[in-house]
Amino acid sequence: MLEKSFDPAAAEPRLYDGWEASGVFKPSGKGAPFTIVIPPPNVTGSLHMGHALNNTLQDVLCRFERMRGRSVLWQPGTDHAGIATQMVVEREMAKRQEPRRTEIGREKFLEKVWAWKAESGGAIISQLKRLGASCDWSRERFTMDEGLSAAVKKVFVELYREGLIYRDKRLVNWDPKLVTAISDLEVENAEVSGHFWHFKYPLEHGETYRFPVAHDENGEPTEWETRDYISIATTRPETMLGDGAVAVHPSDKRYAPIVGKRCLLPLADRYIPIITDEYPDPDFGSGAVKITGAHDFNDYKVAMRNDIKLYILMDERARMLDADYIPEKYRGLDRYEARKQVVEDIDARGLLIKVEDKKIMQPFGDRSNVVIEPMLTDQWYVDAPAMAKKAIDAVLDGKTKFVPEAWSKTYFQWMRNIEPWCVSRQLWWGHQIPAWYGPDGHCYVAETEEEATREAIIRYTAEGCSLEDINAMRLGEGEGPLLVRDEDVLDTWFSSALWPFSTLGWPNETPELAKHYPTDVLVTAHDIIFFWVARMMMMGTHFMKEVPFRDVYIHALVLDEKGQKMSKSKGNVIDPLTLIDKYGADALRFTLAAMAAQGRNIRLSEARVEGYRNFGTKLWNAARFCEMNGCAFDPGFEPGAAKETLNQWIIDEVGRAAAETTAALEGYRYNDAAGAMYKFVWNVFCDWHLELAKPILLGEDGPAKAETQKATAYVLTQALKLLHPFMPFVTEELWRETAKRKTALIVAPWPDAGEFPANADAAVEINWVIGLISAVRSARAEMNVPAGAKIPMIAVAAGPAASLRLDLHRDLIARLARLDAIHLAGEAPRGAVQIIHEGGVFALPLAGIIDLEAEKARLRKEIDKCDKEIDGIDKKMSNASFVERAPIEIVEENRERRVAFSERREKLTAALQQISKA
RNA sequence: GGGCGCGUAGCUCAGCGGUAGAGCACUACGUUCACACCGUAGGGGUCGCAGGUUCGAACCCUGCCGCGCCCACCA
Repeated sequence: MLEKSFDPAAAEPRLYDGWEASGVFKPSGKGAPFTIVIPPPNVTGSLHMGHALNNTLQDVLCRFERMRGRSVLWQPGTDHAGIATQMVVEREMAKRQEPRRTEIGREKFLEKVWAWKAESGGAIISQLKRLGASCDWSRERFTMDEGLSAAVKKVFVELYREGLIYRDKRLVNWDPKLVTAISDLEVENAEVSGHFWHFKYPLEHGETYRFPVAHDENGEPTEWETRDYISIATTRPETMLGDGAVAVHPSDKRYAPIVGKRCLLPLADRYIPIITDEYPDPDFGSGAVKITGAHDFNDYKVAMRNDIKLYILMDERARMLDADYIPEKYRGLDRYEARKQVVEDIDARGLLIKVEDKKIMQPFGDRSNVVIEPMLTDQWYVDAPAMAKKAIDAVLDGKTKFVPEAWSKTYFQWMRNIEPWCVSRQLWWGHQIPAWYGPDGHCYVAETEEEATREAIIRYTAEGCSLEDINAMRLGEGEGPLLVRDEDVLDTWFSSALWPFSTLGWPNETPELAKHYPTDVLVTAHDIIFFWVARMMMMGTHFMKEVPFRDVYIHALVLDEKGQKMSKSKGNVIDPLTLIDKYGADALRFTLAAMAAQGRNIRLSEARVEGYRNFGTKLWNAARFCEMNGCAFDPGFEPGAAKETLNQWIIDEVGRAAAETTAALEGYRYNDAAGAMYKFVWNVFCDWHLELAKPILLGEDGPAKAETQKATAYVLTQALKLLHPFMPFVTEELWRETAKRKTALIVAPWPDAGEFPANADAAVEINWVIGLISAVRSARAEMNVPAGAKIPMIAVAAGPAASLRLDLHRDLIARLARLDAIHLAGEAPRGAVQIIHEGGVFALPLAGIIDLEAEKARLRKEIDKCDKEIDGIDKKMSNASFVERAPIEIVEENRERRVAFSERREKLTAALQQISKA
């Protein structure tokens, strides 16, 4: 006996453990492989709504394909998340007042991180299990485990040898808080209120020029003033100490007299040239730009073009350097302290023209939230522009498809404008770059230190060094290593980029790699297209010579109630586990699947989760009803052999639902699939089939009852299968409880389209019955007939088809419309409510009970409705070009509707006349 | 400055060329033997605005208004 309701808290863990223990999460069978690699969550992570959505969608696909007989591998794992994890561990150390990481050193610190990972890392894995994720956990990987680290090294070395990775000194985004370089993608630009300071840079030798200060309508100068300075404007005054020039546009006549001359850089007391370059916009500010090549990306380019000297101003924490070109009083100051001081000093010298308030775009580190400083440093770069070519072509050629397709635009836009990817990070937690430096600074890139050393020895030997000479160069009195390893680690996304093949065993030629690469689909959110999708495409097409996935399904972002992006740093994450506790995993999953079609945002409403929890309960109760009424699943039941119209109809209906669900899932239309099943189970199976079946099931034993029991059980079984990808727990439990089965539902075969014989005649007949019942109910309610009252119905001048149907389904019509008798008659009795339904007029003799005026009003309202429809159709049909140009089916359809409505109208009018006589 | 997207029932959103939909909320009725996490019936929308294309537009095109997101070096 089924319990009164489903208890998710008790059943879910039990069912999940059962699945996992039985090995059904592992790929098996002879079917074609179906593969998804999970977007690896951070080890520091805990399940948020985004994960819940992302993994629900993947699990739906995996369960669907597994039931369809594919050999499914959902490859799970976690990401080491360099910066995030290092920050977490450092924060914990600080909380415990332990020595800082720089004090204990790299090795000890890394031990601590690994210990942290072993203890608290990967909590998200058990959370994914609570969601029901059917990953093959026996294959779980971590981006820093042995195999994946080997892949990283190999990739780095090969790309280096191909010239696609190189070391370069250039301006990079520097995070002064985390003390590391970061990539362009990790910089978030935000508008803040700032200031625009206007300074005078005096000309050398007290030189003067005439500067126009007023113009006529033709833009010709009309007034001049004599200036002995050039006016520049800046939002970052502290950087003036590193100016190497002042630039003006070559066409800017105002400054033509002083181009090529020099001006004094105040405070620094250096003279810098006034040059021309295309970069300055004459209409902006004063038209003259100070050029700080070492601390501004634009200025850097100008400096490179014009051979302007670069002055590095700050150290790795953005404090002013102890350099001879920086006046002593500024040295050691933080950049903001220096700014204040510079402004003060300029003002004191009478060189401050004005200060404007101004909104400025400032770059922030996405992790540290601190203003990024452009810094001139040595870093490692991936030649992304070169590697992007194949990745772009793969999408152009349709080898990888974005779903929805529109996202490929975003992909192309980014890929076609891609910049070199800075992959080195000045962190400790991560893959240390496999590069070593010799005593002379020469760089050797190899997978091992031995190999690098060998290369070095060969090189020094070739240069004429003897073994003794070489040994003498070794550290530690000639006993230690010859080379020193690069301290930096790689960007976390570097290892993530290899995920689709590194997890399958690459660089080894494993059977899994052969079978499961390329993967079928990547399921992810759009905010990760650049970070991850694009880079996997580059690495995959390069190393595997094949795309990493056929499809990329991009789903919406889950936002918080206010429409804000959820993030740990904002502290606005909603815990899906709370919802699972409250409503069960099935309810949450169904909600997310049903909302998957939404645009770019999903704002989760708890009411919706509650509604779908109710849906699960509805299903449960339907199964209980079946159980109570002897609807036992019979494996020998032949749906095609059903004789009862009701059974033929419901089999036809479940067939439609199956076809719709299957087609929707094949097209990643999760909401349509979920919606189709919701409607079928609730509005067709429960609302009508079970109700219509009651008279039979509660009636006398006989062939009709026996068949209905089996057919009902059969349809319920199909529904359980079709719902399983969305609601795995409750369906599996019902599957198990309602019959003895050889296999679990999770591996039961997906309903095949050919399984359900369509039956148009049965559909017409039952839909007629449903229509009649609905019409009677509606009339009763409108006439305020008490819900409990049973009344007779008289079929007036029913045609042969209607008479037959009435006769066949007398019991169930009577039951559902709450009638105590159904008679046939030539005409309606006086004062009766008359229902116009296809095939006849059905009268409810309520004389004396009903309000005649109300009935007249009801009929008039119906007539009005018909008139409106008829008018609309007539308007169309009288339009010659409609009849001429619209497709025949449409015209025909309108003709038919016109006939149906006018017939209905006639009967309604007759009914109105009849009642008016009374 | 470029690019993308969104404005449909009170709320959250589907639909995207031929009869306006769902969930929740709302109203009335209902202790009918699966289910009140329920049933029955019902109310509620000039589909942001204005043009255009079309026999026909919520749906396609153009412009405008209002939101949102992404990318970008205006010092």
